[in-house]
Amino acid sequence: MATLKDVARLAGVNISTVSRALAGSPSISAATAQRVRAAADQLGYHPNLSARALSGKRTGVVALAVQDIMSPVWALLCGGVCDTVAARGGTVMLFTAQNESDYRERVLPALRSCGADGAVLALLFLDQQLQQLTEETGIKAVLAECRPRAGIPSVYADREEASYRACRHLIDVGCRDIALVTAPWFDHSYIEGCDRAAGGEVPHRVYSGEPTYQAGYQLGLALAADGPLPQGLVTVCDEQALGLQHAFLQNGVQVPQDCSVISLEDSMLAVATWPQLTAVSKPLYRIGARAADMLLDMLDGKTAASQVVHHQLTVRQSTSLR
Amino acid sequence: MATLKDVARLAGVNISTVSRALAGSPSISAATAQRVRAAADQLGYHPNLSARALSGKRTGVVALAVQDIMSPVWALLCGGVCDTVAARGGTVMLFTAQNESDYRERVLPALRSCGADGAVLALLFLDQQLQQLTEETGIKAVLAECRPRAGIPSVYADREEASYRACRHLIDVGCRDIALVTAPWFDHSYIEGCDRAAGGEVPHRVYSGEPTYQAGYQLGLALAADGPLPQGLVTVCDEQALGLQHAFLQNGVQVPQDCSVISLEDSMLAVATWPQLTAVSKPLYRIGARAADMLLDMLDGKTAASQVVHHQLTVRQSTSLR
DNA sequence: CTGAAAGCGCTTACAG
DNA sequence: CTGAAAGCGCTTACAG
Repeated sequence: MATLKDVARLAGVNISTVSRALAGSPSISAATAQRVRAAADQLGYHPNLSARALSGKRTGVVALAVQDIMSPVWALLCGGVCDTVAARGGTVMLFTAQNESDYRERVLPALRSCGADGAVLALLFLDQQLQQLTEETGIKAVLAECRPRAGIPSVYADREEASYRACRHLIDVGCRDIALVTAPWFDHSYIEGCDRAAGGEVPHRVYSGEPTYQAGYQLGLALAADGPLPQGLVTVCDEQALGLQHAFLQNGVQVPQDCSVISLEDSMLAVATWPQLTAVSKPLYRIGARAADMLLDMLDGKTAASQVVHHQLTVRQSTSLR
Repeated sequence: MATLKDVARLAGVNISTVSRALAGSPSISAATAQRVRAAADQLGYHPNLSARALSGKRTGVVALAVQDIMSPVWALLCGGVCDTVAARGGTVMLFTAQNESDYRERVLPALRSCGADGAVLALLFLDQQLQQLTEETGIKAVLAECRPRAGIPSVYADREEASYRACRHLIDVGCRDIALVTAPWFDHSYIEGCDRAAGGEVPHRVYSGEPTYQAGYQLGLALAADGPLPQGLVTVCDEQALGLQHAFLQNGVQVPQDCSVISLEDSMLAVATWPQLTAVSKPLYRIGARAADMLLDMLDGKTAASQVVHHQLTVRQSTSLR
């Protein structure tokens, strides 16, 4: 591991000159800058990040805290953050926090002492503790996939819009009778979006259902047997939609001819089922990417404001014009 | 951010005493150790990892390099690493490298200068470059999910065994005629495992198929139409199995009555399809966890040897006794 | 334009 | 058992 000292010796200058030359300081003559760079290349010099952090400079390290990388949802967000940070020359330090106390006792201390320049937080359970992070430690942070809080800017998608767009799509393809599968104890925004899309003109109802395959399957059986079958169905997740589809398939209800189905998720399940699911989805990768960009911009001294990211509609085979 | 100096002042001792007391050095009197800890608690002291790294001590940071966190497969492995490292008091620094040049130019330099104690590498494309990492930089590393190379120990699952166990399961439930869907340009181990399980007694054949839904679907259509339908089918991934199932479902072939299907993956697709897929899967989470444990053990000075992790069979509804 | 020196926060021989 | 000092590798006022 070559250090500044090694480069300095080889280039025949002082280490401070090397430091300046490599940092691109204008106060270094072209000739020495050239010589220093050559020496650095020859030795394969790379700055020691710990030393740089210690002397108060940026390290290029961005801390990323998520609840669970194993979930495809969060994994996508992480991907967006990683790619963006990498593209801008940095690296990501990953923290997972399951809950508030885990965060407070393990992650927060690490966050402040790890030498990161800033943090992207994708932790839905955080609230009060956010103050601590930014106020006590002065770490710059942005939130991802949750509304701005505690004065920290965030990048997120709006749930009401998701439901609105899905219902709108069903109405656009001719459904005159739609249903939303959700649970009242979930975010109420889903129901609001549905109401807004229906606009008092299209009959719509809400079925209670957990976000599981089982719940979708049971509802599908019940609808196939006793009806009334809506012309269009919105599910809050792909599993529900799959359950519905399978129940329908087994009972002679055709998707999308008899009933169009649209999901508010868009995981790998959506394309691996038959018919493939039309879906309205949060652009999680983009949310991660934008959050990272916002953080890096803040670190560059730019001011940042929260951003609402829009959902995208992907039309596949489970919905069609009737 | 309280530092050692702050704690020292509050406790009325020298910073070296604080450092020793907090490190649990036996050469510190119980009384001062007690006083120092109290002061540290009161100030909410947490050591600065950069400073610690700079003075040559362990930082508790483990570098993890993967090809793609967005894939559920790698995400599971990352989860195993993160949870294990966290449980042992450390944190993970995440790097993603798409390919060899990306690794060499961006990741390797970062790996050596980021202050990590060691690295878990889950990069299938690595080979020659491994020498560099360990020899030039002296970083301790373990490989995950690939065979040991360049003298670096690894934790991995054996593909031949996966195929063997899947075929064995089919034979055990009474299939007297099995087929494997794979491609000759994939790892040949799959075919070898099948051969070994069949043992010259059970007729078996190999169908060429990309690891996609489409490939499975097309094969399913062909088998349903023209046969001969094997009694048991092994697919190298869930997508293939899903495609097969759908083609069968549409053409009156019943799974598992007419044909048992087993997959060599076990993603979320396996449980979200109908019938749910029986699968032989790599314990990726465990591979990550074991790799992390192995690395941390090596850092503790223990010697480590490569480990082969065994696949697990999860019997669901797509196979049954005939 | 360049160098000598101090400082970031920690650890650890070296004295006492 | 405890302190004063040097050192890890970098950055940046301060001189010249």
